Amino acid sequence: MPLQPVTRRSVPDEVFDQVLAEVVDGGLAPGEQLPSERRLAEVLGVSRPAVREALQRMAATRLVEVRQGEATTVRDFKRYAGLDLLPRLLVRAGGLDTAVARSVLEARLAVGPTVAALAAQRGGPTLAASLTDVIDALSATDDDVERQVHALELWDRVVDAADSLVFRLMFNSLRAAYEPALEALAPVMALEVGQVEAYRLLVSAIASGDPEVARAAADRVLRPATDAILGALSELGDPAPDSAPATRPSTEE
Amino acid sequence: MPLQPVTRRSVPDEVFDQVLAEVVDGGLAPGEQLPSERRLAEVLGVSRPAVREALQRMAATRLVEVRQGEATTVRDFKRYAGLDLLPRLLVRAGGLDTAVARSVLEARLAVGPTVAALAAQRGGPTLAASLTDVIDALSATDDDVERQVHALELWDRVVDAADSLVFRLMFNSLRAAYEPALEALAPVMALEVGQVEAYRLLVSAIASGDPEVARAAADRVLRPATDAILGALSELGDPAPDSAPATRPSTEE
DNA sequence: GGTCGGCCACTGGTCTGACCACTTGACCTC
DNA sequence: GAGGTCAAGTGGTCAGACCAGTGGCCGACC
Repeated sequence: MPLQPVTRRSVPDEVFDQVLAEVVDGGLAPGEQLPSERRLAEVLGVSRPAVREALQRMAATRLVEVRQGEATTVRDFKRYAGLDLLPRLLVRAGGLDTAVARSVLEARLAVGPTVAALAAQRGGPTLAASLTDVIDALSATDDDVERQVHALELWDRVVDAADSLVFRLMFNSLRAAYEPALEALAPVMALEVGQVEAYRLLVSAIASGDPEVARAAADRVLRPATDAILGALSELGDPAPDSAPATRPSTEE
Repeated sequence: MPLQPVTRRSVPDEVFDQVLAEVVDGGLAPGEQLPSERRLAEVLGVSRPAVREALQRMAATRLVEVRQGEATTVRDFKRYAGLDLLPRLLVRAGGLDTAVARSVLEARLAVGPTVAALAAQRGGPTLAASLTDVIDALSATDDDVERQVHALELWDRVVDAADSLVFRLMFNSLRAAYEPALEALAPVMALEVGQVEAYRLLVSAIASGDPEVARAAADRVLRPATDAILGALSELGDPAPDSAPATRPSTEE
């Protein structure tokens, strides 16, 4: 058995994860009150500052509301949480949440082409060479994990060229959700990262400066794998994804 | 002078904001080391736990990297920060950052129609009535702030109907950036939230169930104001937004 | 002379216990 | 019954201590 680096999780991290799991998995419904900091500290066997740090992080993520003199209450995370929560929601209770994964793919397919279009519009003269370098590295390997890393790097540079902070931050959030699962996803993503030619077309489309051509090229890169995985997901326990009734988050406060 | 509710900012909040400002406004470059917690506490005149709480929040936002035994170092927020940082970047140094505002508009215009298309595809039978209620409320007022609130509520329900968690979280993040400035934006957004007819068309397009019709209708709602504001922004001190060279974030680590 | 080892100073990590500030609700007075 | 008062419980903050890693200095050994 190969030696593994020991993972040291800090006490506040541990507390944060536990409370988060309670909130996200429904053990604590929106509007419910958390135990007091002192009580939580006692129950979890840690000091109050540790609990406090975790709760403050929960509050910063808008998952709970804490007011001095009152009990801390749970908020509706579906209504208030930001995109930074995505990594925590994608892998819930050990496994991948298929509904969330579907959603990530949809978002990727919607946003990617737009970013490519913006990059085509705004990319400087050195962009093409920069992107080509990455493609060359991508085509030089047969390993699907490495290919994913290069594909990510390609998108990273495209997002930079798009020069739009919101898309940059979206990309960062999505990457933060994606990277931890990179190895596990190698088989499913192999289809996409293997299409070296599609990537080359995307790069030349962006270099051409025509936004619509770039948009179409990006779509051609992303769509095959997206459709394939969405198809596989909808067979797998997601019986009728296209008619799922939307449940409104409760209108707390 | 009307009485205002007193705002109580907690000490860690204050510390967080100060350190954040240093990082975001470039006072502390990526890779640089922060003073030690003890030193910061001394300089700022607060206790170490307060500093600690702020730094932990910085770490949770991936703005700094803290390792036991070593100094805390600044990370490149453009490369690592998630969409939750948007509100802090939109209003920097007191004023609205026009480049960021432009970016928000672009993202809105790109994502909104897609969300509308998904909503058309997946909305249940009760969706149309729910949306019409909001439109009725929207058309019943002349106040631009109220109209914005109703327009937000409309999009909120559309996003729900789209039934895609990533878009939901994106919307939450964007709303968190948008809501604080709602009153200040009333004049510029008046153009958009005044188009009651365009909203009604959007609702019936979504109700029709045809994704592409809904996409087009959403575009018609969002585009006029987007173009108008982008035009105004590009005149205002943003000389050549379409040829701005993208600066790559440093490739730390 | 070079290298290994331990020591030491510094970092963040955690805890304890105390006190302050605020909210609530019960109780008591008028 | 309406009003004020007060006690209990909550989060907010602090001081000080000790634990646990990291890195560099420096002496002892080869």
